[in-house]
Amino acid sequence: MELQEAKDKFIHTWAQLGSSWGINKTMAQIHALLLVSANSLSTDEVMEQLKISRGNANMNLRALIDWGLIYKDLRIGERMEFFRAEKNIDKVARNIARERRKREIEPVLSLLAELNQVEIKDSVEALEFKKVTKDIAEFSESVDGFLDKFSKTDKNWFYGLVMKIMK
Amino acid sequence: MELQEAKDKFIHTWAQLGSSWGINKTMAQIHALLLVSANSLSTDEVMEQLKISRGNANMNLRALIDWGLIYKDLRIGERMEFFRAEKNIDKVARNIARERRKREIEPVLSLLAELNQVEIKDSVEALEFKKVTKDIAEFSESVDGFLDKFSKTDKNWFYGLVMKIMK
DNA sequence: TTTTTCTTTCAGAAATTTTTGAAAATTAAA
DNA sequence: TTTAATTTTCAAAAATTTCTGAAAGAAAAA
Repeated sequence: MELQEAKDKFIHTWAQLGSSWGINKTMAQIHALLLVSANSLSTDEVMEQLKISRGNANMNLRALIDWGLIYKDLRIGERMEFFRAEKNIDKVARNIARERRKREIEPVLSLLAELNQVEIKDSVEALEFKKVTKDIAEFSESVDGFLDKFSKTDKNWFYGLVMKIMK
Repeated sequence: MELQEAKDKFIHTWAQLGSSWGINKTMAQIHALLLVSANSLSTDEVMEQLKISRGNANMNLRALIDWGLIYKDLRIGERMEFFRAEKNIDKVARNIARERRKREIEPVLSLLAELNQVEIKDSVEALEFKKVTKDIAEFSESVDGFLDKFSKTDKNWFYGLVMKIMK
């Protein structure tokens, strides 16, 4: 297989994975492209390789920077910006965990906290409601703690944990 | 706050959470509605409470059954079908983990396995490609093992783990 | 049987998300 | 300055996803 073919397959699969994770296709494609590039790429190179417009490339490159998945790589003497991916996969995973925790779990936790404070007059339905929301709150807090720890700690902790669990 | 208002807030938030998880809004809304209902509901009740069409309700109820998040609840003497949610939150989480592992991680692992078998003639780019795909494969296998264990084991294991990590 | 009740399907409509491309803004060089 | 190179923005277009509703299909009752 040619290197280009292998890269294309990788980009394609990564994009599919991204889609099922609320990350849009182009964003995942750019990420994949930069992950498997030995050197940093300019906006124009990204546009050309993925056949996408300038606006699209720019928007998703910025989003990737926000997520901490790529960096601007300024070359001295060059005016144009170049981008390189974070290649440390553990760090990539931690950054994604951090962003998703912030965007997804925190809003749920704050709603559940609010709902738990509320006075609702008792009834079978009200009791059921309270029980379910309490269970979800407890569970979410566990996950939140786990992700918090995961997103802040370094590589060895997760691997050690996984090994311990899987043996 | 009225119970109905609290329920509506919960349904709304759950739907938002679902959206960022590749689960569509209606599916998440129906799930939330059934989670906070003390008794099982018919398709017509779901349609009425969420103001959605029959087709939509039917489709998403079936999807929820596929995910193992709700069950058909046949009432003797009743012709119509009723649906109730799995209320054990740990089980809900395990079922979601199982489905997502199957749908998302497995395809990535099999692609990575395929790419690793491939002969690519050496070059800086080829070495970079091999390194990144190898790292991702290793990481994905860890996550896969973790989710596999998580989705098969019972409540106490995860809580014990979380407690150990967070202390 | 035939009729009635309920469930499923699916083509088209509606809603949402993503992408384009050209214009505006920014930044650096001349 | 002025000019040229590069990045950002955003309204409109395109693509994708979701939803509707009516018709067809199934299953039970009459």
